[in-house]
Amino acid sequence: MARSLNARRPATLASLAAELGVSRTTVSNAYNRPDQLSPELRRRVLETARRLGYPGPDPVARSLRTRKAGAVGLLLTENLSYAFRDPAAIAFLEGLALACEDAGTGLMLVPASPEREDVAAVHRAGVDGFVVYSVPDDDPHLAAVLERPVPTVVCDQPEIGTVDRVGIDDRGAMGRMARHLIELGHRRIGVICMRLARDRNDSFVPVHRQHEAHFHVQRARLEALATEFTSAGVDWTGVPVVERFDHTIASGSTAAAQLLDRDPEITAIICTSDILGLGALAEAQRRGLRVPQDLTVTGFDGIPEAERLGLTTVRQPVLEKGRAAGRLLLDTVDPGRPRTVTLDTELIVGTSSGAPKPAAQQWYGP
Amino acid sequence: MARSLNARRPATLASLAAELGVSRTTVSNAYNRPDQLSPELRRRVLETARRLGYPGPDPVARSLRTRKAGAVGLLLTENLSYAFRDPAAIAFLEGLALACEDAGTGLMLVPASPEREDVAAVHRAGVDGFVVYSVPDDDPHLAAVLERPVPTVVCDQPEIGTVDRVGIDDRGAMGRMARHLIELGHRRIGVICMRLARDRNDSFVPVHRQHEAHFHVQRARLEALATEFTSAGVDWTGVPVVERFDHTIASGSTAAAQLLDRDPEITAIICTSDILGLGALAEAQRRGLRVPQDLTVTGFDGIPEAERLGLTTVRQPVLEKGRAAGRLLLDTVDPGRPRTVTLDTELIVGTSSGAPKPAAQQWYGP
DNA sequence: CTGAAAGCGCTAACAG
DNA sequence: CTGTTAGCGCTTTCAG
Repeated sequence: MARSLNARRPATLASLAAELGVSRTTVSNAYNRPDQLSPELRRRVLETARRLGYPGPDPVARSLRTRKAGAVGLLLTENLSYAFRDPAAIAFLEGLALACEDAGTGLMLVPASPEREDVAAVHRAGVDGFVVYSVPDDDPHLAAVLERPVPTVVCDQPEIGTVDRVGIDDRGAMGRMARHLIELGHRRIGVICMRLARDRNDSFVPVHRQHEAHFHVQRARLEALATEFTSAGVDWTGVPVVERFDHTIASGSTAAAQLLDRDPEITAIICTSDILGLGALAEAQRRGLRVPQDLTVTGFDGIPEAERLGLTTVRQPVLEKGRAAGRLLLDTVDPGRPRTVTLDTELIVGTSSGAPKPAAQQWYGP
Repeated sequence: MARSLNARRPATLASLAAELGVSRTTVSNAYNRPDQLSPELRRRVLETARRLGYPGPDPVARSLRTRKAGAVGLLLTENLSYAFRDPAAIAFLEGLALACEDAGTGLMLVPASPEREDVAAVHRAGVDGFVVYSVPDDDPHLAAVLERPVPTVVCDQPEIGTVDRVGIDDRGAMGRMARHLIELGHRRIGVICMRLARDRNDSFVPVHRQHEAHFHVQRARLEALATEFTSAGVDWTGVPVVERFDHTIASGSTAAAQLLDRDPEITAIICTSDILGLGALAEAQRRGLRVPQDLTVTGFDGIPEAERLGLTTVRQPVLEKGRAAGRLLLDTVDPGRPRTVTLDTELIVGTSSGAPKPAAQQWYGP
């Protein structure tokens, strides 16, 4: 029967127009420009739509026509399970989501795990722009994003001359941390850092790997430490640096263990993130080391739990980073020269850092 | 100049084909069906593409043609700022994101705050289906989703006969909690629940509002409490129930204060979420009430922080809910009758619940 | 292995 | 206020 044939294919704007005996424009206007037709006609259109089960203009067809997808893509290269367990990453996501919400724009998480080389998802994403959060400079997904003819903003890493960026002064911030520890008297230290490249190396990091790190943020932080401690007379090549691929508290613990096993004499463990710092703290406790009397531990990020535990750290405005990234992307008017937003950080001296036992400083002395 | 005109409009599949002197099909095949043309020709196509700056097939045009967007939409009605601060919501998101990642599908957060009545974002979303997480039964965004001709799965609430659903047995779970407290001897209790409707009512909840609650989950939990305590001889109409619109720890604290001010004699505060429970715990501490000696506090969800603090609660597999919702949506083959996944919960008796002071139970007596 | 034809469903000028 | 005209950029039978 005709009826069943009719009901078969869902109604389209054209079929609705035909049914009503008006043009497609009119139907389109009924949805998109209510002021362009009489209220009465509009009512009739909408009612007929309901009767025919027409769900309104197809979003994809509309996007094709208007060249606007109404969404931005987010590329996170961290494994999702780690990303959603890291308060800093979540706060970033929140900030970005807020910026999108303000603009009435969707936020699409693009499936791109570090393992999967499959870049197709980036090509398939119907978005008006991308935010890239902290990926290695040789990430294939990033390369795919950059090929797409849409605006992009990178948060933290890598630094790319041609696209907008938001980040912090990692070198400066870690430099201040280093000076804080140097002033306290620490000279024999160990470092725990996050993944430095796409290959897994859960072990000590030779100096050349530090310099060749594909994660600019980690590289900058390590270099800041190297610079400051070298100035303080420490031989950086002798400083043990341990790397962890997975960004978890457990990783921080095992890394701390590796460090303390190698050199039980270290007086401070500097971590490039709070998550790792939390792990180091746990390992110290497990070994019965008092913090900070026996061991100083520091982090980076300023996540609530770290601050609650008194971890000395660098607080960075993570939520603001997300929001700034979103704004930058959504404000893109003229593709002038790339903009950079650098947000401020703050050294938070908690209770996890203090003078090392043997080397009492003047102001701690008797 | 012709060249600049050429460079003006970005290359398309058609222009590439013209340049190469082959048909559009061939170019399309070079991207989508490599086995359909000679490797040599394919190489030539791809190289010319690079030279012309052709970024590959436009995803939106492709979606229109293939009728696949390669993404699912997520509708959260909680304000994003609250959603991203609630560990349970985050875990749900993680589970869903994992399911999407497994399927190589994008996950689009659709901007839909409870305040904004603007349903357009739902209409604009180019997605193959929707996951709806815990929204009121009269949510306009939900209505908009249901009008769209795509599969939908609802998590937790509301219960809709026509779409897939994943949830838990809220009534049963809260019933067990109630019996636990009744066995301990609690008869004079107070309750703190989440938002019951779209309007803000940060105050006591009359019984009729409990029954008319637009959030099925809250309604079920309250009804389970009412049933069990009534069976235990408690007059439910006399039990103070306080509602909070915002789902925050601070809300839990002020709600607990409201309860304790009204009736300082209550021996237990039952919260319908851990976040609220954490707030109640904080308020108890602020007042110098010992938990559980002076006051029993319970939660619901089983978020890590609650378990760490020993909050008696119902643990539900939140991440699994997200994953199940994603799977359900992505597995949709035949639109048979709606499926329901009900996940198990577990009563976790922590250190925040104990017998009330005056009414020593036999096994706690001398 | 390659090409021609036929739209997917919609919106945006621009006339009337 | 309404209709006509022209595609947006792509995939997909179906012949050759």
